[in-house]
Amino acid sequence: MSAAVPTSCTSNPKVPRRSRRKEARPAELLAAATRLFVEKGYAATRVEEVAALANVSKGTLFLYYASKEALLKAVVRENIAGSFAEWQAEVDNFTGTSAALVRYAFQVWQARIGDTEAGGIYKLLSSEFCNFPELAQFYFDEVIYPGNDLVRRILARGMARGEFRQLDLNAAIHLITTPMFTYIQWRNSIGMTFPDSLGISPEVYIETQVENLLRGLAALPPTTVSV
Amino acid sequence: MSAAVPTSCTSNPKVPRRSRRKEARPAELLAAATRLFVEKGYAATRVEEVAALANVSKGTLFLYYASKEALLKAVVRENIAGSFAEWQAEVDNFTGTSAALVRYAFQVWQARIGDTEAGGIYKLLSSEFCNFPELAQFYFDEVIYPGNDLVRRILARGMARGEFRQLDLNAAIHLITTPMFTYIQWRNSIGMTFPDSLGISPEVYIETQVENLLRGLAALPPTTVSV
Amino acid sequence: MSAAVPTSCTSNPKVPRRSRRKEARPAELLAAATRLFVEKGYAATRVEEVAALANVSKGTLFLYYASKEALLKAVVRENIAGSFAEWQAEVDNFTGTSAALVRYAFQVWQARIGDTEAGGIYKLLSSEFCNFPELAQFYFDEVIYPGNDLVRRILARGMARGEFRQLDLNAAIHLITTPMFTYIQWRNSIGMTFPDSLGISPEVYIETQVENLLRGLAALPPTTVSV
Amino acid sequence: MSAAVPTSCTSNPKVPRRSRRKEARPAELLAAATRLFVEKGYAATRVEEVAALANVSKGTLFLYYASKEALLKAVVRENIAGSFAEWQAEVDNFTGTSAALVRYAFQVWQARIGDTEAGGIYKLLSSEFCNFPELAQFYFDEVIYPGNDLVRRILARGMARGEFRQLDLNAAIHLITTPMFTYIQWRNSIGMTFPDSLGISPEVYIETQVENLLRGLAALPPTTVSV
DNA sequence: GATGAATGAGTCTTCATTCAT
DNA sequence: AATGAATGAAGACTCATTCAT
Repeated sequence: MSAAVPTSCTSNPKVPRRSRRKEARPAELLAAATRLFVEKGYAATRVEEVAALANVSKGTLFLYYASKEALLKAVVRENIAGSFAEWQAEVDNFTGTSAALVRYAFQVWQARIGDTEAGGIYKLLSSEFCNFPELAQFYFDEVIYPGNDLVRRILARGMARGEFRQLDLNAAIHLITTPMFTYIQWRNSIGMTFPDSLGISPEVYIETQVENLLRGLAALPPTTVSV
Repeated sequence: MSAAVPTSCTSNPKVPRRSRRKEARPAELLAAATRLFVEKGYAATRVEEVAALANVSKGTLFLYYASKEALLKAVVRENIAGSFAEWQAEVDNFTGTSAALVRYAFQVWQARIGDTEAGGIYKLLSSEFCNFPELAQFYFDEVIYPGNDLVRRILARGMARGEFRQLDLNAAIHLITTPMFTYIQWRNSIGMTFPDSLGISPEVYIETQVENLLRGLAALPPTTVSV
Repeated sequence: MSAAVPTSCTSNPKVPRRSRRKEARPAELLAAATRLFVEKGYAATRVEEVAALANVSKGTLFLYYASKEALLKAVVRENIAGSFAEWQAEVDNFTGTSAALVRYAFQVWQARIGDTEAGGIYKLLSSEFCNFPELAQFYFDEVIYPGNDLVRRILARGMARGEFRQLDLNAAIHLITTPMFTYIQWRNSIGMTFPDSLGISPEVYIETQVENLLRGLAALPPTTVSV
Repeated sequence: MSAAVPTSCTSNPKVPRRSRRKEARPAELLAAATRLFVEKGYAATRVEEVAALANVSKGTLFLYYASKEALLKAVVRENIAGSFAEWQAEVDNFTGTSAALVRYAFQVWQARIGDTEAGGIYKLLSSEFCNFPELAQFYFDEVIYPGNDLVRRILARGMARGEFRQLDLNAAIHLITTPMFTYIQWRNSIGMTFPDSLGISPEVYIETQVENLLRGLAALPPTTVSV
């Protein structure tokens, strides 16, 4: 699921032709569509390209998805991975420090979202929010707001335990999500064209962000920092 | 600074038609194109829409820009606001604390980039890096890399003066730029459709980010924070 | 040989629509294009007209030819009928008088070129040499120069056998080709609009030209004609 | 009036800007239009090019000619040089041999038509007969048919004087006109792009054609040529 | 079900023509 | 009269979608 990041824009299909069970068709089409929509954008992707990448004919695509827009919606729906409930349980049951919880959250997020097609969806949608407002609404309801709740819970835990300084939660959630969004954005756009443009490895990027984040979040020691 | 920007996606032209102002045309067209390209994306924007928003006919647009792609390039070139040289002088001549310099840098950035069309360009290009690699290269050379140099200079100053902890500059620049990128992204996509989706005001968002950033950057006091 | 050619300029399609014959398409399109390009000229012919005459939609045309210009090139390439090699053999093996050979050459030329689409191509190109110089070069290399060589061979034979008077071959080839070019030109332009404008039948035209040509070419009898 | 034949297709205007009396405008526009229409064809010539070559603005052209088609008609009308009446007198008063008369006719024709814009008109129209049938009719009535009458008169004289063999005049006129048409055609199309494609000089071409023509026309000497 | 040839509405672009200056 | 900016109808070309096989 964590597809290797292609360095080129034009995707090269190398799957052997005509060797699939038909049940796999929709999934293959979805994978192809996700990749191309994220890479090139919705409007710039031709359905024929999607079909070709999925090793089926153009007509077959329309057998499974009524229209290009329906395909986009399926792509988004497919990748929301409604796992927020279980993640919430993980947060509630976590026994380590809140700093460790934040680090763990970034790890899980990177594995399940950041380095995943699911991350690409965010990048894709952020270009299309204006063109597909209902889809935007759906995405917010299913992904962004539940995600924010999770983050809020983590921060509240840290503040309740005296590990994090007192913060307005509505503002503080963005401290966690901001590096995530920028990472996704970089990974699915600039990073594809200029893999070295970050100057450092993705791991170091995340580590640096989390480190500074936690330093900033830390409850103040007796001797304060002059800001 | 340019044509007034309505908040909706579909723009309503109300300026009187048929006013001959050859000099004004390119700027008007550029403003219209910038707005629509940023809002809807390059491919989803029809040249006729751009012309209509600029209160001219389709043909007139082609009088000033040879093609839709040429218009895109002009939009990008127009908005790179090559002011990095003077900004660098400001940084070099700054006399306050490095924390104050960072705060000042965010203020200037927000006024000149983050809250202007120039910010939209980044959002636009981040969707199109793959489709226009030469343009991406140009943007990196003219904007991203010079911007990074500026940030590097700020951080180096703070470290040299003992105000910031010792950091790898290549990694640390992203501590500054990450909130900027996310802000731009939000402001030019989700923020247009769901202005309240941030939960807080843009000012509070920036303030919160900068506050935590500076706390994280601060040279450690005698008593260290346990991380 | 191809689609029936009506005599009017605006063509009336009556073949049943929507018959799937992938193999037949290119030939049908080519026939339609040849006819319209010759009749109306390249620029004055709309691709939609070509498609309509071939009983397909506009889009179908582009399925087989990448652009209008590609269609023109295909039209030219299609009709060069590279039969010069076999014609040369015929000339070399001819056993009759050289006058008979000339008469025979005109017959063959009229049947294979003069009265066919191939002739129209010359008329078409003669209007477009300036607009498509590469195509002109191609046509010269493939048609005009090989054709001239053939004519040169015929004349050389007549002179070698003492049947024709001594002539500069470079000049004399035009004695043969001049009536051919004028015939083609007439047949594909004025002759379409004013079929009676010649005043005589095409057969008589050719016959008269050949008759006078041969009289002029004939080796002088003892008693010379005063000129 | 006998403009030098340009070797390139894109005409290079070198007339000093803005230095004309306004009475000359129509003539300059006509000259420019003639040249471009002949070179590139009617449809492929843009009115702006014509205006530029005539050193006036696009708008000015429409001050003198109501439309592009009106310009074409003016070009044709302008160049018919209704001198057939005086030419007819010349023929009737000619005192030399009929062969000399034919030679003289070719000379005059070449100077007044063949090497002149007037010749280009024929080439132009031969591409447009189908698109402008009324113009074709006009041209036939004013040029072709009167020209044919003149030729007929020359041939009749030769036959009446026993210099030319007995011929059907309707067929025989084409013996004279055929080299003329081919010459014009070559000069205004292929000859512009490939000036050397004739292999010989235009003078030699004409001389060769006339020489052979006259040999063919000659009344048979006692000893006949076996054909 | 799968195909891919065919379609035609939609988009970019051109250019003859208009008209305010 | 002359200009050239502006127009918009028309033409080349694309591509989502259909449908006969």
